[in-house]
Amino acid sequence: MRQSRLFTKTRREAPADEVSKNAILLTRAGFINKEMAGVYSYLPLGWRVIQNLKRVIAEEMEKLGSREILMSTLQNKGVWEKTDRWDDERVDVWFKSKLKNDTEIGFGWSHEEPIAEMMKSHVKSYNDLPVSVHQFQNKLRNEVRAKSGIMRCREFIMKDMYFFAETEAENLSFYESAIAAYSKVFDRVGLGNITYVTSASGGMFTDKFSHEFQTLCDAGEDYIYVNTERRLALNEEVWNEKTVSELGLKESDFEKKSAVEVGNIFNFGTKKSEDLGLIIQNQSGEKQSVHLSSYGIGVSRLMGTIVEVLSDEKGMIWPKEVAPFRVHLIFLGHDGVLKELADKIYNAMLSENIEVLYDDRDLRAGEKFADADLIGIPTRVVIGGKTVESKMLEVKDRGSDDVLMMTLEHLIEKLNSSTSFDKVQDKSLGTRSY
RNA sequence: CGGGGCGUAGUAUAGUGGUAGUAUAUAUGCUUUGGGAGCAUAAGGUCCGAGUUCGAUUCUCGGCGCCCCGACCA
Repeated sequence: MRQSRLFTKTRREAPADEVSKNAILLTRAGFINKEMAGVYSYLPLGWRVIQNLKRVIAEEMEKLGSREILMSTLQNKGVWEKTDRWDDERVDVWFKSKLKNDTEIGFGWSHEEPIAEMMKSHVKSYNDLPVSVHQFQNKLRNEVRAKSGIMRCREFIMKDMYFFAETEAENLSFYESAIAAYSKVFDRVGLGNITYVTSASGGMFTDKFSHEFQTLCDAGEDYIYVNTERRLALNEEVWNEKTVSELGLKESDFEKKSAVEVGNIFNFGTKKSEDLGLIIQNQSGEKQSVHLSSYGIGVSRLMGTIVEVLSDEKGMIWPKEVAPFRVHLIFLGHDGVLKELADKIYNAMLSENIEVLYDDRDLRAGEKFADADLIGIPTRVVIGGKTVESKMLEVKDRGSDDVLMMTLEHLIEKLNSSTSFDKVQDKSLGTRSY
């Protein structure tokens, strides 16, 4: 994309109504636009990041055999009454409205009930199971207090996945696979080494339990107890002497740290299916309730978390899998011949399917560099009078001060190989706590 | 939902009971071109409503909106 055709503008100053690092940087760089408190729109650069996050997540979910769907935003009151979750006293984040004929409807803050209800039409027999579906959708929650930029919004983008199984064993086995898949997702988006699978409630031997994926981050709302060495983490809810000793550790082996909940997974057992009447016939012809588990990732919150964790005083530093573009090609000067060369290099990159943002604007070098640092595309390539005679490209990673000189062919080869210039090697997530 | 703070140009800010200023962004021209250049010109603003007052952007009240702390967050 030619930057001259990008309608968004960068800002030199932080918006007065934002305090959080993620909102300040994303707004200054033109990734997002605030519509009202807790409600943001995604502009071209920001939307590309969201799309990349969705792609990474979708790839890992599809490897689990899940199918992508899209449930409706408007929801049926009756479905939620079956599980006693329609009442505002029970669920305080409902947005509700009425049809012209006064029928009450809800705006989806979660989709467990509607999806289980929908599955009743399609799942009748053990032959229809197991099945997993996922979707990317805007969730609407009437939060009393939105805060922290895009970290806690009234409207936000979430991936939610639901797994339906005949047996508990199948359900638990999928739960395990999902943890591995989630870990892969957080590795790929650059948060692997600071994201912990965190025990949240229940235990392996209860019917219902959950885990959170918590990314260590000062801007986080949650506190978790972390044992870095064994990569164990416990939520405050399960932080007690009994749990700790079951792990063969002492309370002093853990450190209390603030973290952002980027993912959350639940095993519901058969409770929800019983309430909603999601019943199948098993092999011996008996009727039984379906085992259900659900798996969420806050996609927009994940974007905010990456900004919070990976940035410096100049701007954002995107990991290459989620960056809005892989390369930022910057043309300096106003020389026509040089410009033609830059155009040629731009087209060559396009034909190699390299995602490139081409700064072809007629601006001074300082402003272009400042914008490039702010936007944070992983690799910067400069075409200017200083380098043109050497027939080499000037290449620099956003996270480094080292400038490399290389040919276009060499650059393309580097970009296509898995060994890019990223110096930080993400560590894998540890195994789960218990 | 409790407590606190704040609404002045697209953005960021100053100031005043009596003609609202600066920076930046925008438009035009000239100069400039490897880390947010310079000069000139132009356009652009007091959140809404009521009250006090000869006169309110300023004071009072109400509304709307925004931020922070806490509570809340299946």
